[in-house]
Amino acid sequence: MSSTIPFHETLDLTLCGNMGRVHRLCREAVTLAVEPLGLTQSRWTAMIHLHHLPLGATQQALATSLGIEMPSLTRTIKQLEQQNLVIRQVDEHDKRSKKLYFTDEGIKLLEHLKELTSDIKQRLYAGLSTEQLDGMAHSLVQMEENARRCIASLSGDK
Amino acid sequence: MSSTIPFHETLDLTLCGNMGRVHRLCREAVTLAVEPLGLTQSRWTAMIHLHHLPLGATQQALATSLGIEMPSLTRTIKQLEQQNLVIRQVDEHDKRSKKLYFTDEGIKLLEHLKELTSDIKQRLYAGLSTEQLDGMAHSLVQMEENARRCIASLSGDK
DNA sequence: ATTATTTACTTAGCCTGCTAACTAATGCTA
DNA sequence: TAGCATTAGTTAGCAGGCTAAGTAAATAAT
Repeated sequence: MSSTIPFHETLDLTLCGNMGRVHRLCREAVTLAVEPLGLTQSRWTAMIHLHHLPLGATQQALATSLGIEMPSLTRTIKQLEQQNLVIRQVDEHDKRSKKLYFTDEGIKLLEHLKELTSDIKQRLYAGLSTEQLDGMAHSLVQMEENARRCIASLSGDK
Repeated sequence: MSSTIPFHETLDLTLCGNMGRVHRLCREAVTLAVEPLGLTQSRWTAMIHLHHLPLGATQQALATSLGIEMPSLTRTIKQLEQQNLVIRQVDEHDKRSKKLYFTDEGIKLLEHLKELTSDIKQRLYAGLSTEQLDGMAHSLVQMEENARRCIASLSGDK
């Protein structure tokens, strides 16, 4: 809440900064809640998203679901593999891509993860109506589109 | 309120992830727009916030305005000082703290910064009403409060 | 069929958040 | 006044985004 700054000049950018901070705080809260599982933010996030993709999703599919770039995911997947929670398996039909599967241990951990996150999600949204949540989700979509357009016009610049 | 539409298991956390992504995209767009000035995201953000604080603000005051921790700011300020845009000056009344001032060069750059960011801010908000923006800002404040409460109860845990 | 382009993934390394642990100055308290 | 706690700033190093550049496989074009 650092809005001592007058509206006209910086509201937009302040709002942008606020989003980043709220994002960090929320993920920190969840990470603390699932601490007994020994997962960092990027790892529990990847586990949850993978869980909601069809079996044998590729890394590309998971990266898209997470909204991050491939190299960011590569690191996280490597860690999850080292923790013996997921395995990577080359797709025989397209040897470039690797399919992701949970190990038995991963499936077990996922159950704990769901238990541990269920009530913190409600606490993060306390005091917010469905309308407010929907409105925010919608505004975020619009802003993402705007930002991507800006980036395209500024970098694909001739 | 029991809604008829079942809340998707991960909507909350997905929304959190979306905030992070939109934040990254917006700051990327602005950084591209101000590229000729040779500033990274943390540096232009610090310049703008410092500009809106009373003259001679301390690093602590700036960190609070930015919503980041001191060590994060220390690095950025050091870079701005090396770029000869700001100077640090020990406060004679409290020798622990350091007051921040723009150099002449910093003031000049600030003007360019304002010019370069003015229209991108509007483009980032295209298609969003004042009500939507206010709603989002308000929701963010609520979520920040919620998250901080969660973190406090989970980490200050006995 | 050979070559060029695209795609999935990896590696290396930058940027910017963070915590932990330290110093030095200030302020409180016994 | 002496000693303890707090506060401003720093340093060191981790976490997790990113881009750039490279490899190997698949696809398109010539």
